[in-house]
Amino acid sequence: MTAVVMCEASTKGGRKRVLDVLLMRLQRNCGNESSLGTRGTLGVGDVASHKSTEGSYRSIVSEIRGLGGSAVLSLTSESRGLRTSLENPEAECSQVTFTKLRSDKGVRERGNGVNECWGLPGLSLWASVLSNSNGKVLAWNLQDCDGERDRLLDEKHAVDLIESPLQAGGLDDLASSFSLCESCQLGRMGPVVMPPGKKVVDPSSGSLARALTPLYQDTEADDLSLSLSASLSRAQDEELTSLSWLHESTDLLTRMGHSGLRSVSPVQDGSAGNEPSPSPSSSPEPSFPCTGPSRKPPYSFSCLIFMAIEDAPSKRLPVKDIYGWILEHFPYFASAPTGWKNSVRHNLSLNKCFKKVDKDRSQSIGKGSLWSIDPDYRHNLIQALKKTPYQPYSPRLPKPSTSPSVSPQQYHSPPLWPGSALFGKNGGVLLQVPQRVIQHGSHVAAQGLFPVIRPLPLSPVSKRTTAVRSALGDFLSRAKHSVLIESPSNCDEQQEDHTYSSWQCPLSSSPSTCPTQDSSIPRTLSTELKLEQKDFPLDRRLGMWTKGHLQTPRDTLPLKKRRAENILVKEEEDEEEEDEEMKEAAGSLLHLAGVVRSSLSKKIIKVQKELKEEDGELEQ
DNA sequence: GAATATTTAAACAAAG
DNA sequence: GCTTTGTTTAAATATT
Repeated sequence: MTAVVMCEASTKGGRKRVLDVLLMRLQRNCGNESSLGTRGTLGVGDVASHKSTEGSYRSIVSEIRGLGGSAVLSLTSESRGLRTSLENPEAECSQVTFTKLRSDKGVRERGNGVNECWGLPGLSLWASVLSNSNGKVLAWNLQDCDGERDRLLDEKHAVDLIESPLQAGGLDDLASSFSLCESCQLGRMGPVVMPPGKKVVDPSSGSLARALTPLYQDTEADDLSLSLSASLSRAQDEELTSLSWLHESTDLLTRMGHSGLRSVSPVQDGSAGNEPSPSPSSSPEPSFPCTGPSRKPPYSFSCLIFMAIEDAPSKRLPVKDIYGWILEHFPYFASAPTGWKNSVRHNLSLNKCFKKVDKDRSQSIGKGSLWSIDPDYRHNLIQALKKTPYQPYSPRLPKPSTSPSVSPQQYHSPPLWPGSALFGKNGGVLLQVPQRVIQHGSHVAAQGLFPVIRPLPLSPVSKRTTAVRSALGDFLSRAKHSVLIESPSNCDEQQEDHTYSSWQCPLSSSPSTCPTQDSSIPRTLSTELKLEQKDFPLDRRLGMWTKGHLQTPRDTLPLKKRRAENILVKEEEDEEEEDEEMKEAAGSLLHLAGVVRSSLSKKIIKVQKELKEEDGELEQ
């Protein structure tokens, strides 16, 4: 598979550097055998230069086509001629149909005035970087090219990047962000149809390559896809493209109500040896080679401790090793004031989620005790990890704008802390938690553990409605998927394989070879993060279970609190009832989807048959 | 604005 | 005596 990354920067040098870093990162992540089909990177300046040298937009388009069949053209107000060409199919660009991806707003407008972006249909990911002549990233943007899902049009982040030298974090953040998109896309990307002669990289060999929608599509499949898409309404199509989570959603539905967590720790199941990526401890490189050392991880100490302990084979660690784990995975703390260790200890002591384990006399761990996760609270920690990470107080960062046009959710730090193992290597897994697929519907499919990838706020949709939409949407996606790969049966098997591995590496035949699984993050944890579905009220988040809180008997609480808790209990009961209703509704929908699918499949087969007949006639 | 969550700092005691 | 670990309290800040 060849992935095409479109990357456009305001300056030629900056763009090249961005691409270099992306390439380097991809190759590092995917191994030497993989390749990145990074192609046409024509930005504003390039368009202008091409125009002057070649005298024709057609040559530009041809070149783009030759490079990889994809392109993003950014237009400024000075590019009217090109825009006219793009808008007019009969004009010079008629050999390639461009579509308007979006009109740019936000950071890009303040950069170089680019206000429109055009690209070939199918382009799924587009990154733009504005950098100044000194190589500093001024602003950046990463988005799906359907024009509706900005990922990181985030002013706060842009400001952060302004403060980061290009090679000291800014670019790495950008590169990491592709992992973010990977996670967003994993669930809705089908197998790739490549044209003959194009280099194919083993899907399992490249996390980024696997994540990015390829731009080479077999013509026939493409046509079929288009014909299918054309038969659906825009809204349906939206669902189609974003709702391939049904295999997860249904899985989730079946799992709803399961209180127990399944443990498939690589250590325990013996699959760790298959991990392609070296463990952080054995790697000469830090787990987060791209960590911006000056930026603080968005995790609370509780989460950090939790991850550290979960990462231990014995699921218990002395404080010293917890320090070590955090240091190893979050180099920020190496240069941070030592107070963080105090905070760690403070958390261990105060947070009821953690408990001391009696020291085994045979073990010589030095001073102190071993710390483990209290099984009773493990679920809560998982939930806490899945919830919006607490944004640490950081007086150095400017406060978010109060502009009403920007959702507070957009101001969160990058998910999984760019450069973190969770983000950089395992982000595609952890971020994939389809927790709110059911709850909020398709648009939240991209939403996972961390909030930055949450789409823009949506109008509230009931759980039941969204469950229905989710189920139906995925059915449609599967239908399209089936067409694209022309092997519906296999597709079904894949989609209906609700195992962990199928979630983790939808395109990988072997979960053990999935490069996105970071060996430093316990598979147990990442799995359970996905399996855990029941959404807990915010007040049941991690902090609620600090020892002080829980040690307070309910009947000794003030009347107000007791009432609040009673309400909480009632709400939980209501939620359980609603869950049951959701299951029923989803079940009905699945049945309906099956019926519709059957009908659609027949139609598809018919279309295919007609096409073959036409081909036969043409040959004759 | 209140309640809550989290961080940070500090003091202190105990253990190694 | 020093360092590390563990507990506790309090204040500050962010989030809900």
